[in-house]
Amino acid sequence: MARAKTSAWPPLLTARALVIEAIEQRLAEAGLPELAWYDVLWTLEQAPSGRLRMHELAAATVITRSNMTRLVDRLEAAGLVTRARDAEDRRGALALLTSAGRDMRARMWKVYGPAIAQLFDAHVSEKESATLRACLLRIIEAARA
Amino acid sequence: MARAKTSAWPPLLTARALVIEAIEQRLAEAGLPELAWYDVLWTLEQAPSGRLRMHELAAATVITRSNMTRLVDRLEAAGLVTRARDAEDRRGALALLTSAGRDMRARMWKVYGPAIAQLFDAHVSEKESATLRACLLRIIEAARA
DNA sequence: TCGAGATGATTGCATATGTAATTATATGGG
DNA sequence: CCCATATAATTACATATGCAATCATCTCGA
Repeated sequence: MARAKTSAWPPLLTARALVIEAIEQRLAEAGLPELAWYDVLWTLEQAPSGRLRMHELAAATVITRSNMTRLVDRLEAAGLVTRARDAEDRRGALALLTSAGRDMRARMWKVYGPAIAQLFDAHVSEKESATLRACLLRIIEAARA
Repeated sequence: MARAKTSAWPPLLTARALVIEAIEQRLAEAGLPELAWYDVLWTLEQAPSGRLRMHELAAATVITRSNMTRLVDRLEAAGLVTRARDAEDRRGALALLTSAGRDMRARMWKVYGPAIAQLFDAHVSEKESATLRACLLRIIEAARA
């Protein structure tokens, strides 16, 4: 669909930037880590037994592998994650969530959840929200194919 | 609207990250600058006589002022933009688009435009696109209020 | 009109990122 | 079985970013 002047892409970029900015500010004010940490903690919490290979974690969060290495370094230093060698493939490293990591994710959600509700969802009806999700999931699927 | 499990926010983040990744790759392969440059060039091209104050440019593109200072440094070094003192307010600096800047924006659009069409708009109907835009513009308006 | 405080832009410093090596282990063809 | 090649993760280096000063100019009230 060529749609030069009416694509939703430019406002998507702007909306994301503004909402992220506001969310980061709230997290910082609450003395909590940045959003990227939440992403990793949440992704691990979703995974069976709270563990994932580094490359799976990187793919799931759309962060490059080398950045994930360094992000997990920081999370590990903060005690939120630990690393273990993978017994199956000894090249591989597993990142696994600690209970401090779980706690931190929950604490961050107390700020992040309401922020999403107020900054994003409040301006979208239930029906629109369903449409948005459906479109975005299609785009994700195509991009990953 | 509290919508914990069904918010469009998480897929928005993922979709944006994946699409940006693909776009940056195409720009790099074409030997073109990164997307952030496009944003600045386009914003200036929209502005009356292709010029904006640094803080206006920063606000429009949702980039911090200090980063805009340095981004314009690079654009200036590449000959795509020049700086001028503002006669009205001598604290202020104006960024203004050069004709090389206009050309570059056009060249980048040859890659960027089709990429948006293929990676984003192709997966959204006309009607959905209108809904997306409307929602996102509402979110932007609220965030800027 | 003068000085205190606000505002616009830049800069310094610590930290984070992208990209291209590098290291270690796995895998498949001869 | 062994070597060439692929893959997982990390690291090295250059570059970009966020945040807190800093510098210049403006504005407003005593």
